[in-house]
Amino acid sequence: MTPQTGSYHHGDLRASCLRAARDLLEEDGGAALSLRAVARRAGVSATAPYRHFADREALVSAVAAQGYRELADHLAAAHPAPRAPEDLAAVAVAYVHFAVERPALFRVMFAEPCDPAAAERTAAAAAVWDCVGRVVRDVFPGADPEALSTAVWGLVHGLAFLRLDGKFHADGAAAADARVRGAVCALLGAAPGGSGLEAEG
Amino acid sequence: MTPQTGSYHHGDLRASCLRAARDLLEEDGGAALSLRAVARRAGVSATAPYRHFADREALVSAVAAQGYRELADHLAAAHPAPRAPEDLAAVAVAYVHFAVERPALFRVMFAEPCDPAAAERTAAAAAVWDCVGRVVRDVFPGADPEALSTAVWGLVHGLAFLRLDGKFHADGAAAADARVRGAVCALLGAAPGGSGLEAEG
DNA sequence: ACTAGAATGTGTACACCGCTCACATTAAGA
DNA sequence: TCTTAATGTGAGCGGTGTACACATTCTAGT
Repeated sequence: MTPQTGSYHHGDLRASCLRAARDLLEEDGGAALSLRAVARRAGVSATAPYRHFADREALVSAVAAQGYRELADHLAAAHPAPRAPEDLAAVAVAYVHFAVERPALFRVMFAEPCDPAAAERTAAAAAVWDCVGRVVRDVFPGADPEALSTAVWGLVHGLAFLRLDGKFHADGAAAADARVRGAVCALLGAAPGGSGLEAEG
Repeated sequence: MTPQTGSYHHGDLRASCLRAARDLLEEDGGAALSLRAVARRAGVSATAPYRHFADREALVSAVAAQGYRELADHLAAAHPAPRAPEDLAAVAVAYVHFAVERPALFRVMFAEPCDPAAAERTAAAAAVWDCVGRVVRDVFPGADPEALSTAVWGLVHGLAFLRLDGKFHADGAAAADARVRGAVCALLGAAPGGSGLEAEG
């Protein structure tokens, strides 16, 4: 079942295509993610990937699904048992880190709405949602989990996008992290240095 | 200076291209935005647009810049003089509405980081940022404007993306708006029905 | 072991795309 | 009017998605 070099059959072309797609994505950006380039990199004819992916969109969806799973793992690893708002901020920083370290993958993941027909992709995306919901419930047991999860995910996701668009990494990575942490803490009422928000309540 | 039908010179091909691009975007989605399709729709040869746009990227940037300007206007029109957190929530709803009503344009606007070389685009994007900052300063005069603007824009932008990805429009548009309003109010301490957040402080 | 059929990979072909270049047409200014 | 710059045309190159016919190999059932 391992790849066999030199033989007519590849061994595990599907996995090789995904691997090639990931490499292309990080090396040359999202525009370089073509089925032909993937086939070339996998050392196979241009049409061979069609045996494993219905079309380009299916390949992209599979890559995105992989990204969703990795993101969920990444978030779960950020804090073993989040309880305080600071813990949630740590998870938020991890979310943004994920985006910054795999910008092209992150953009692919959110470039288009999840096609309900792509079951693997929608399931993986749902796992991320569950992960966020779990953290929010742990940190704010008394709150409406649905509403607060929406708000928190929205906040974190938006921060990641703004960061990716170069909106606030002027002062280096550490400062950007602090900015994310500060934004989360400010909006969630646990500002470390005081955000001024309290003065308004 | 108005378009002349039948003549060799078009009159105002640049504007026609932008118009055609906008139409294509909303009719057939972002994938349909090709220079050749734009040229066809403008009734002109495939290479004519190159006299007005250096490459496809330049055309896309021009469309995005237009989108940024319209978004800024849209936000400014949402509330004449925002003072209370509820006013800010209204602006947030307007932001999300903009995204939902022009999904393809919105995605084009944020599909890639602003190229600093695209002056028109970066300027238009900065105008949106200024608009958000102004609203935040008006509503929370005592807060650190930079940090809070980041947080608010991130929240609103993330909510728009989640909405675009079909994360919470199950119960219709009105319910989705309420969800946005609720998220903003919850995080900004003006929850209309009580979010449970206060119980945690 | 043999063989039929299912999987999987190859090659060709077509339409579309971005983009370059030489050329045609027109508008504007000296 | 004549020159020149601006603007649009057409052919053409390499790349891309994908359909189709064909080749090769794996797997079962005999």
